[in-house]
Amino acid sequence: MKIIFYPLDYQYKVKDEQVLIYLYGKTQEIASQEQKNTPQSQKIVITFPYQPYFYAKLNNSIDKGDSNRKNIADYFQKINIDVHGRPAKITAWKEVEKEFLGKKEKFLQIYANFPQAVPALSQELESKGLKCYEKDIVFIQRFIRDTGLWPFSPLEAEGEFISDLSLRLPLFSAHALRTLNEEEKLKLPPLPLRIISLDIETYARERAIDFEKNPILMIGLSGVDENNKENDNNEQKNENDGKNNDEKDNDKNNNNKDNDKNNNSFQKVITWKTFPNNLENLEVVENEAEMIKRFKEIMLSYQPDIITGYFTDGFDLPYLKFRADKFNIKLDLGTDFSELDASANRERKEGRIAGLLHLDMFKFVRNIFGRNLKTDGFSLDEVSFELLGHRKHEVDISELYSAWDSNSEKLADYCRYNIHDAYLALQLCHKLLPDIRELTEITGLPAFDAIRMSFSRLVESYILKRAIEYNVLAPNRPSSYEINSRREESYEGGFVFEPQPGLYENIAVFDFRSLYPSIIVSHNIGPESFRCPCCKNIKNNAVPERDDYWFCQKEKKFTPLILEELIRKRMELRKALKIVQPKEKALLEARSQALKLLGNSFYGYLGFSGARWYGFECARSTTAYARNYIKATIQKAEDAGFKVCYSDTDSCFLLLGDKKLDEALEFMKAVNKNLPGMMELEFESLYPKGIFVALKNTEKKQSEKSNKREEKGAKKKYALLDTKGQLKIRGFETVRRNWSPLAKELQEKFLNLILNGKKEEALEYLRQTVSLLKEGRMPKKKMIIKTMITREIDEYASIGPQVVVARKMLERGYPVPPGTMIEYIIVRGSNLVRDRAKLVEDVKEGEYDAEYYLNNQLIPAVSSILAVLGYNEDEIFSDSKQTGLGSYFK
DNA sequence: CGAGCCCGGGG
DNA sequence: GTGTACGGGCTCG
Repeated sequence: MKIIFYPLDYQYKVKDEQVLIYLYGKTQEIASQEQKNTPQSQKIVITFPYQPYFYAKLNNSIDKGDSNRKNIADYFQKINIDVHGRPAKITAWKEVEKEFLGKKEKFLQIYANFPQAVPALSQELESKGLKCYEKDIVFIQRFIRDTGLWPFSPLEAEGEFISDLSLRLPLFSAHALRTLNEEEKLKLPPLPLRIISLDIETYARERAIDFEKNPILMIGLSGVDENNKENDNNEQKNENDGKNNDEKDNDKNNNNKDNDKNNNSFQKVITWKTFPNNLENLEVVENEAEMIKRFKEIMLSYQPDIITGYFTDGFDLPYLKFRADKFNIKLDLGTDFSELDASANRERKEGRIAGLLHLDMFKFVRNIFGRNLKTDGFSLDEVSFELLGHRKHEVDISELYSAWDSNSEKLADYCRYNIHDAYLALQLCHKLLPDIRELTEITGLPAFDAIRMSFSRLVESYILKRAIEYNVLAPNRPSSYEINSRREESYEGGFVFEPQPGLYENIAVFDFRSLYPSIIVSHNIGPESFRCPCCKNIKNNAVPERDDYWFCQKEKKFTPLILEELIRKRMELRKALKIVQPKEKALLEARSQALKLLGNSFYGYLGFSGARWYGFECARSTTAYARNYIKATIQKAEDAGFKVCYSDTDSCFLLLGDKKLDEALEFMKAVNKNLPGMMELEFESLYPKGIFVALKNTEKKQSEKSNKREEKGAKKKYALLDTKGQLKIRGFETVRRNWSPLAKELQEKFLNLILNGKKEEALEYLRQTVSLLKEGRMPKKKMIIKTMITREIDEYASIGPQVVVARKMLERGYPVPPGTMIEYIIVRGSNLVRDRAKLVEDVKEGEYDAEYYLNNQLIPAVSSILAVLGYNEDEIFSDSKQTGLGSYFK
């Protein structure tokens, strides 16, 4: 029997001495007559046997003569290592030729009887002097790359349905799998996915998030079935929305309510308290335990393909798991009846449900998509606003507990808020799914892994995937010792033109399109081409400022070559994008985006200390070329009579002065005439006004330091006036939880006033805050600093303020296990901060150290904003730093 | 100044 | 799961 199947999630299991890949996903259409009884587009499981393997270097002593081969055979057959009670054995091996760092060599490909046997076997072989490779490739990832069976991509499976009571879904045992070709794929209708989004609200007095003490109050769920045209219409509307608009929001909620009747799209909030309301989607149950049981029921009956949410990895799922455990409820949502695997205490916070693809949209945005966003923070509110044009509901979440305690009708607002959050996460998932799909296809990773990975690992996955096509063997991951020694080395980063502080007019901004990738490709920079013997004596081939570095000019090498292919593919896409139908456009746009992100990360990967294809000299050469190009460009601009006011790595800010924009564009054309390969200078935009502020000393040091290791350095601090006359402020860090409420409040209000153009009011507010602080009139509640204890108190090597306070708490008999939030206030005195840290209950009103709070809390909270506005923070605060109240504030 | 440690998101 | 993020900022030593 043959079926068409879309894999979504992957797993492997060892059953009866056989390694089976479990592909969880959907059948789409019936491929043959026989299985007419199987419903269309049904969730099923496919199993397929696959054998783990790794490589070993075939050294001379083994390669010589039959006797050695026999010795090796005897040795391999004899190996039997116990791994968690299972004997690890070599089941087969063969000789293969592979390219390793540019050279063809012979290796042994060695098969193991189960995946966890690989590290044990390779360790054994290495102890006998055989160097091993590809011994730590995640087995599922290996399977996907080898077979090309990417998630979301249809495959044809040959086999039969068999009965397996250990699974919640029908099981298809496959003996052959193949990907469909493009022609076959086109014949298939799009895969309809059913997605459910989850959001919980919890009891939290004073911002305390405490899994043990605080119950879950409500669970918001929002589901969508993509096989529903009404929803597609909604989506269209959504894209045209633009800014926040509550009416449209309500529209959509109503539509979804209507959808409820005809299909599987729905919105629901479950809670366990009765209060006055007119909510249609509310379901009230007896208590928290019943609520969790109901959640489980809904999950099992709705049968989603994907579960999503915002920070569900680190909050919602671990919280649910913890509370379920507390009530002895089994959250066995897994397709194989396994329990939800989620914990907030583990090193790696991930929520897994076997066979159900969990996409935490926060992880995807923070790790990957955030590069495309303007926002600094990655809160649901900020991200939804930028991507969907909708904000979270305006509700004071810190008052939820009191509304709960008083059975207030306000709880209805919190229910709406809850469901809206789930809805926003669902829409984010819906909107970003094409991007996720493209990313998984390019990198050959399961979607679960792809969205949770750093850029360097994504690049590495892409290289590993292409390595199969090019018969390239992957270098090993560096040891932690090697990583540390790599981190010791540093090199010069991009060139930064230090701006003259001041206000400028008519700034024409130009930048090199994908500067680093284009340099790598144009100069064939890669570990395989570095200092090739064949190009040693070629003239003018040395790297700028480095006459001992050169790269091969005769042959395109693996890493720069696959980067070039990535870029070319994208260029073709950009061309195609101009002529395709709007329907296809979104997908191609996502593909182009994914290609761009990966391409731009190649440089960072070469300099990444954990990289398999590490290329310190490559990364160093890339920035050296870049500095050379941008400096030459600045020189040319000045020769053409423009003044350059700023430049950073790949950009060049020209002051038009009395010249026309056309003249600047002419300059650009002249530059482009002399650039090699795929390098190109582009016109970015014209800004009528812009403010440049000198970096503070400490910041300058920091950014120089970080530039050495990063691809582009941190996001810049700047202020630009756009055509609508609005000031855009970027690059100041948001306040974190180990800051006092005082600092948080100040930053929030101050920023708000400034952004609304109320500069005088903002400064007045700042003045008043400082006065209150100095006079000791700030309530102590606002001075509390919170820090979490992450280990046993004795284990601290460095005694910070939170450790001192934790010790005091221990003395008083308070339990202080890891995870405890320590709350303290800094009081007056002349010693170290930690000696002045007091337990909140020991502090009298007005006892706090105003100077500490001014210098360490207030000033840092607003200084970057002041700086961007052209105020010198030293000027404003200097007197108050020394004498108390600054003259400015009198 | 280097090393050590915590933060993000979530309520 | 053929595993353990990461870069920035503060504080101590």
